[in-house]
Amino acid sequence: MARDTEQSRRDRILDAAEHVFAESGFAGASLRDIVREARVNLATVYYYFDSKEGLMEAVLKRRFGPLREAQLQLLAQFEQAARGRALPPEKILQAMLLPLSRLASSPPESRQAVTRLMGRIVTEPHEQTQLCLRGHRAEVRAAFLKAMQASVPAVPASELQWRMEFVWGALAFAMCNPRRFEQKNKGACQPADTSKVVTEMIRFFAPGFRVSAIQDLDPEVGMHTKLLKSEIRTRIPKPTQNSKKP
Amino acid sequence: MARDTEQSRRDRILDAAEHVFAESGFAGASLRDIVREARVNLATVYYYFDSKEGLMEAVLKRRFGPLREAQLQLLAQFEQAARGRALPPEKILQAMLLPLSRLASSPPESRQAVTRLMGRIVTEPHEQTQLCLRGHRAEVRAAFLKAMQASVPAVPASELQWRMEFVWGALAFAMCNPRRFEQKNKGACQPADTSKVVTEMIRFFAPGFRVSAIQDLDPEVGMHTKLLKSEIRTRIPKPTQNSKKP
DNA sequence: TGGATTATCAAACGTTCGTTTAAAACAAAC
DNA sequence: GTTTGTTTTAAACGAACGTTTGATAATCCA
Repeated sequence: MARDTEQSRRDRILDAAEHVFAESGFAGASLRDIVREARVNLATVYYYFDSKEGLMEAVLKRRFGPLREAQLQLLAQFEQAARGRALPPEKILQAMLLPLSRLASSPPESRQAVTRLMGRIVTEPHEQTQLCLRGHRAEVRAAFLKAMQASVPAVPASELQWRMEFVWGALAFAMCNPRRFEQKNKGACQPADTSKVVTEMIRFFAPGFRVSAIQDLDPEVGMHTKLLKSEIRTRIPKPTQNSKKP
Repeated sequence: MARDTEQSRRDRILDAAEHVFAESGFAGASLRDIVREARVNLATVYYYFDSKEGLMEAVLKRRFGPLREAQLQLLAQFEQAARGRALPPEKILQAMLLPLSRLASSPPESRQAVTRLMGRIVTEPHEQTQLCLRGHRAEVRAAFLKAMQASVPAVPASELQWRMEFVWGALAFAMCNPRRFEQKNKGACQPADTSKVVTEMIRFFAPGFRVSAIQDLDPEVGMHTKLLKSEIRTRIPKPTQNSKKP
């Protein structure tokens, strides 16, 4: 057993990998950058994680495992408190977003790495990483979709699934750029500030979940009929294909 | 002048690069993969684009340039038709999303590459690529924020900017996964189907833009006061740090 | 204490990467 | 047909990558 006075080497590697993966993505990150930041030898990564992909999976598991449990637990807690009545969309979104926002404000210095990792990972090109992430999210997605179906039974499930994907995508995008999330709770990063972000996100997204997918829009803003006529004739020009070299 | 019976080598490179970059991101894409798909010599890339980064910039310019102009033109067209009255959020979103959806449905076989490129690029770790994208989007962002401010003057601009970022992020995420966008307009990919996707997106997002950022929520679903009390005590456990190797 | 197990290390392996070079093929002008 | 400039090519360069190896140090159990 290695007994450093500080955290174990394995955890140092995970912290550094989380940071570098969040900053550069899977392909852009190099193990040599990671081990330099973790102050360990290059081979140590292979001793603990077998490969670069194994390291990424461990990084994801460390964050998405607890996150998943917190989300499911919070949702179950809300449903239990509702005593059989369906939860409003706001409450469902709250169960989804609050654990995320907590995760983003827990450790003082690695906070930025966690949020950026979340944002980066959802559009990560590397396939095995993508599969790993989907595995972690599948259970959560199913549970929240089911809750949302009970909450807004008038909207078909396929449409609700899309809308929840929108929320997830919007959140990931916002988290990806550190400045976006930081400047909201500028100054002290109190739990109150964090929950304020969540409050505003919920306020923005929740009304959309209530609108029926079938009913027609107000004619003033409706498009499905008017739009396809002559109203808009703005065509995107074909990409210019100049074959000249300056 | 090279006179192939087909498109020029420069355009073949751009098409292939768009595809490979969309599939693997900047760091994950290799020029050798690109030139193999484009059926040109490796050095041809450097003859036309100087470097890998130059190639990526050309790829972005070819798509985001026309997209930007279409969005701005459509917005201006709507504003002109409104004769001084502020546009409703639905109309503004429509001006933003319709050119995107057209771009996603124009070329029959490269459609998937375009949509995936859009989704991948917004969270691309490579910094120069990120800067290039931001440069293309800045003008559009400003114009649409201004329009949205006029549309919903009760909501502060900073909040509106956030909400528009949410829309952008949600869209990018949806476009990134090919199945997500394809299965909506399954079967024939008619313009009608595409505009249906846009209609549903607008219906989902528009109501959120109207809600004031200041007023309190319905107490049943409000959290800012109740939430921080004892209602939720679900804490995310610290990441498990087992230092054991199997 | 001594052998066995676990953990760490420096060094190297083979491959692939972005990039460069210098010459050949091509087109057009004189 | 020679010249001039543009386009295309094969081959190589050095660097960086993920991964492996084999030896060394540290720890544990008898």
